[in-house]
Amino acid sequence: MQHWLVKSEPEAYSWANLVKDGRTMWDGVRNYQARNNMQQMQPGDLVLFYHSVSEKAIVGIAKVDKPAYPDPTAAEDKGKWVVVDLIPFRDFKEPVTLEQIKKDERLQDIALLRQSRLSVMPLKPEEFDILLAMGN
DNA sequence: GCCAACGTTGGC
DNA sequence: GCCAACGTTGGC
Repeated sequence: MQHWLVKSEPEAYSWANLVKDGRTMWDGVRNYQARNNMQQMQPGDLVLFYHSVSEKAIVGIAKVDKPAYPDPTAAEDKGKWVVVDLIPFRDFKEPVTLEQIKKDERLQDIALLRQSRLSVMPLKPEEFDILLAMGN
């Protein structure tokens, strides 16, 4: 099983929205690196849910429920972009802030810090475990 | 609100 | 194929 982190501006689509919806199609990704990551996702993979811009914190854990399939919202270039289906798995008891992540020397290599614009990124199992422990 | 980083587009 | 211009993301 692989581990991931996705970013969303809470004003656009928040963790609370996902909890309420029970499932969402993670659409609209238009970046090749992010897409390539989504294509690697398998059902059951756990995905940390990060609120960017206004909150800058990881707030919950989602689970991949359906592997990559063509993005129906891609008007042009049909078949070029993909989505996955995500379902909420559980809340973080405490949000893990970007500030906390920056302070932890074990987390200096994660793409969230090194590549601030990437919206879908892999996490090493140990990084995932560290973040999980910080949020609970 | 500003700006750095980065990706894309289009003229040459 | 290069690079300037432009648009977007996201931290500060």
